[in-house]
Amino acid sequence: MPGRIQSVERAAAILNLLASGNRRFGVVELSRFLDLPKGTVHGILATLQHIGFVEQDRVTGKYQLGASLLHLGNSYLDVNELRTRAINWADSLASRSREAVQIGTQHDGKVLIVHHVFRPDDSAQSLQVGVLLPSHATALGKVLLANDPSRDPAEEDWALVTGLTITDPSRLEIELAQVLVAGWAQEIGEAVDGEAAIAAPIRDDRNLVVGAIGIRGAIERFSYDRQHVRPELVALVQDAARAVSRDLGAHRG
Amino acid sequence: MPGRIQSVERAAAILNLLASGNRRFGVVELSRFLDLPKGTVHGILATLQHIGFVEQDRVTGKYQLGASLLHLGNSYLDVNELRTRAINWADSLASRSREAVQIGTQHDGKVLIVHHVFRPDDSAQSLQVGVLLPSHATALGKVLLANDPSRDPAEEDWALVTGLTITDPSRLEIELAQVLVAGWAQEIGEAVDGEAAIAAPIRDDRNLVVGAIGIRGAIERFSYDRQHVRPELVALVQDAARAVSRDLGAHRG
DNA sequence: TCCCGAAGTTCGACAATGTCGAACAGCACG
DNA sequence: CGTGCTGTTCGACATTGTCGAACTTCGGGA
Repeated sequence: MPGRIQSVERAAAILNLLASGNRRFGVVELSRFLDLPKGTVHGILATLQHIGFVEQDRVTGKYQLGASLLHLGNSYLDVNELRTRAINWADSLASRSREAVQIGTQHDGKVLIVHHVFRPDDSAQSLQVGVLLPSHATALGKVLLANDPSRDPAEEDWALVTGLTITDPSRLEIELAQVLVAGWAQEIGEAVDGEAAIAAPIRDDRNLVVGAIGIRGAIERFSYDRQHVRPELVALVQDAARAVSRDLGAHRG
Repeated sequence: MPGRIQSVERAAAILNLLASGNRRFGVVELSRFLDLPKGTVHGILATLQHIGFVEQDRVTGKYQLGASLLHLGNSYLDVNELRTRAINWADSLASRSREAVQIGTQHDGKVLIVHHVFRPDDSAQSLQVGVLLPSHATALGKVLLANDPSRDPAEEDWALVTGLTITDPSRLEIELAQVLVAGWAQEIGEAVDGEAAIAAPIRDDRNLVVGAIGIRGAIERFSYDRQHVRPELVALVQDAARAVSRDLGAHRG
C-alpha cells in the first residue's frame, strides 16, 4: 500500500503540537486537537516516550518534547550544506560589520535560522539557531519571499509583530518587488523594537535562492534617518552573500 | 493491542542512523542496517520526508535529516526546566569566572549539552548546545556518572578521546568515587587538548541529580601544575550549582 | 467524608493498515 | 550495449494499529 504511513504522520502531528506552545499537554487535550480517541494518542505518546522524543512530567502526567530531539536537531546542522559552506563567510561578515550575523532558510512560510554569529565584543546576546521567525517582518524573510516563485501572495495574512511591522499585503508586495530588483532587503524596527537588519540572497548551483544571510543590530548603528540603512553595510552583506553563493556553485552574480 | 507502535519505532531508528554520521544515506544502506526490506524503508522515508524530518538529495537520491528537526530541537529547549532555571545563574557564573559555562544532562550514557554561555570577551568559540559528549572524558559527565545509581560500571567501555583520557575502568571508578564525596569533578586535557573543566551536580526537588553545570577553558587559567585546579574556580562552580538546585526546589545543600 | 468528574491508563476484537518481496525504471560503469 | 547498482512502484496478505469501553487514580466541592 503506497502512500503515507498513518501512525508516523500522527506522531509528527503530536510533536508539532507539543512544539507549538512552550508548555506541557495532556492526553485528552492532544486527542481533542487531533480529533483522535485518547487511547490512540496514548499509544503513540508511549512509543514516542520510549524513543526519547517526548517526556512525561512524573507528577502531572502531562507530556512535553524530549531530549533526543535536541540532539537530532543539532545533527541536522552538520549535514546542512548551506550552513556548512556559509560558516566561514559569516564569521568574516561579523568581524567586518561588527554586527551579529544570521543565516536563514525558508521553512513552512517562515524563516528558520540555521546559523548565528554573535556580535563581536558583546556577550549579552541570546542564541537564535533553530528559531522560526516571521517572514514579512524580517530582512531575511523578505529576501526569501521575494525570490520564492511558488508562493501565493493572496493567501497569507501578516501579523503585527511590533508597531512598525508591515501588515498591509499590497504594501508588502511593493516592497518585495523592490527587494527582488535591488537584490537585498532591509528592515527597521519591524521585528524587534530598536533593531534593524539587512539581508541578501544565497543561490545554489541552479541559481535558485536557497537561503539568505544578513546582519542585525541597533537602529542607531544601521541608519541615520530611520528610513535608509548605511550603504557600506549593504555592500558588506551583498559581498558575503555572493561569496557563499559562489561556494555553493552559483554561476552568475 | 498495547505496546510500542512498530512503524514509529522504525522511523526513529532511521532518524538515529541518519544522525549518526554526518553524511547522506541510501535506501538500501538503511535497509541493510535495520534488516528490513527496502520497500518498507522507502515507505517510511517518504513519510518522514513529507513531514520534513528528512530531506532527499535531488541528484543522488540519498537521504539526510530535515529542517523540521532543528525547530523541534530548539522548541525542546523552551520546555526544559533545568535549562530555564539555570540560564540566569549560568550568565552570572560566566562573568564571575570569566570562562565558558556549560549545562548538561545525562542522555543515552553521554552528556547532552542543553545550555552554553560563551566566555566573556572572546568570540571565537563554537556553540555546543545539542552536542553529545562522552561522559568519562568530561567534568560534566563525571559528575553525572558518579551520581547515577542505576548504571552498571562493568558494562561500558571507555574510548580514548585525547592522550590523557581515562580509559581504565578501575581508575575511572576510583575517580568517580572521589567525585561523589567531594561534590565536584575536574578534567584536565581529557576531552580537548589544552582545555580543562570543572563541574558540580544540580539536584531537583527530590534531591536527585538531574544535571550538571560547569566551566571550561584553557588549562593555563585553570591549573598551575596540570594536576589540581584552582580552588576559587571550584567554589564558583559549586555556588552556581547550589543556586540552581535551590531554584529547582532541592532542600539540602 | 463522600461523590463526582476528569485525568491517564489498560485491554481485546476487528479490520484497516503497514509490510513484504517481486517487478520496474533510471543511471553509471565497463 | 549489457550488467550491476541505485531508488521507486505495486498488489496481496495478515500483521498491526486503531478504536472505544472499562479501569484507576486524583482532587475539588458539597
